[in-house]
Amino acid sequence: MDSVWFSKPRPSSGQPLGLSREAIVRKAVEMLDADGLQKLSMRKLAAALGAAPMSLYWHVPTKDALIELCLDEIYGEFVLPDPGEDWETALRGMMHSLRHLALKHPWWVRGIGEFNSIGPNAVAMADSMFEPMLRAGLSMAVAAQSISTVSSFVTGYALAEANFVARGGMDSPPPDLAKIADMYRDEHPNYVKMLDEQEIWSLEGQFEFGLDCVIDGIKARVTALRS
Amino acid sequence: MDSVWFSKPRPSSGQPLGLSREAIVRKAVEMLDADGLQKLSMRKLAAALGAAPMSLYWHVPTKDALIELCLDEIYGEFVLPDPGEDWETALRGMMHSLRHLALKHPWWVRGIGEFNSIGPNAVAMADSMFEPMLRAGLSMAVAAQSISTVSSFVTGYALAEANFVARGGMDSPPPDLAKIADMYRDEHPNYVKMLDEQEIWSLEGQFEFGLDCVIDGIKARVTALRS
DNA sequence: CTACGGTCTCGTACGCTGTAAGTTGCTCGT
DNA sequence: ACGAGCAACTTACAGCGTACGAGACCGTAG
Repeated sequence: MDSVWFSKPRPSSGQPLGLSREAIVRKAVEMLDADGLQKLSMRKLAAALGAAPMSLYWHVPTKDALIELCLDEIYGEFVLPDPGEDWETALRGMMHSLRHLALKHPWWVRGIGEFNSIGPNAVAMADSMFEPMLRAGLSMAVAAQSISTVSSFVTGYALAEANFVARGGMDSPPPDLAKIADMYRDEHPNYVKMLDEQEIWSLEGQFEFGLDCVIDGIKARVTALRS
Repeated sequence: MDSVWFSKPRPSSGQPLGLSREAIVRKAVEMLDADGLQKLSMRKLAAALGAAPMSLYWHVPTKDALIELCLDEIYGEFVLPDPGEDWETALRGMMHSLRHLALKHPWWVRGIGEFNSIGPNAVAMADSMFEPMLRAGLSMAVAAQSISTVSSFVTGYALAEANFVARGGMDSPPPDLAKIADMYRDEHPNYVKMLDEQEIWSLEGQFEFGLDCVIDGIKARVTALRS
């Protein structure tokens, strides 16, 4: 992990420069959004940029590093909370922003499963989450636990959601719900009943329900611990 | 998705049978636990079983299908709640069981990110989650939302945790926290403060904190909706 | 003007992957 | 004895990440 973040490429001095780390990352994010994590290859990325495969390796040390860069790139879309907001609305807003990110870039949640995020934008996001909590007088530990709790929920929800909608980068067709239902109707009626009804729930509504639950639970603890 | 679950291999009749779907899945789970998802290859698995690579394909249609089978295999370790328990303790117990699974098989959370889980054990687990909630008189929709909320938290937490402890299958050394801290000390002091303190928190404690939050939030809504 | 060192791009090649296709031998029912 | 079907193997192919080294271009020093 002498990672990308420690040694940026020295500022260039003169050359034609048809390629650049920024351009590569931008195109990579675009292709990731379109086709998902599995389908991205250095060769295809290079082709999309009109370059030879190995040319990318001057600007980016490795494919994994490139994906870390892409992750940090999209963390740049995270909208920071307004400075004056109370911790609850700030937290709620940030979680909505995170979910927006997850929906726009379905590969995000799979990426964070495989790489640590310690790029500047990721760190700025993390830092900004602490600010409203600490300003409200919480201890570092309680703030961290609260943040860990809500963002765990959001990422977990994004992970589940990515398997039902927006199957980007997956080549298999969606599972045949009717067939599954028939298969398990006798043994697991609850599950089948859920399959039959699930189409009517709004995923948006489910997310709000969960987020409300989590934030309420945190609020109760937070007010108890502060008094 | 004419998936593995729809067409099992016909029961064999006679032959030597040094290989079998069960043996392959068992060994695959073992290797996944040891080395993680990325490091598993059909060739290495076959070698570990003393067979030729292509021999596996008689018992398993594809590598993705094999991983689905492995996922379902470990769902078999999920311990179902006692039939008489109230929904809250049942739910809490199941989430602990799920977390136990996540810690024992770090590749699990990455696997569910890429494959739907509709095998018999996965479905049995899902079904068993509904039972205590419905028995408590909740509507299907509320039960489903509640379950979705807690398990999102648990999987999200497992995803985050997998990046800090148990870096199975990752070849990069853990990031140098001191270096990162130095890098961001001026710009993001909250983040750095968190890095400095985080070693003293128990991950177990963080999980309990979050789980309590989520379940409390659900409890409030559930009792309100039932009255 | 030449020579050089740094910056960038590219061509070739290696070892790895999943798996399609075809071959072989085994055991069985007839 | 013989075909059928099951199970394992061999070969081969297309694609992957990327190590290595050869060039192309540049600003500058001699």
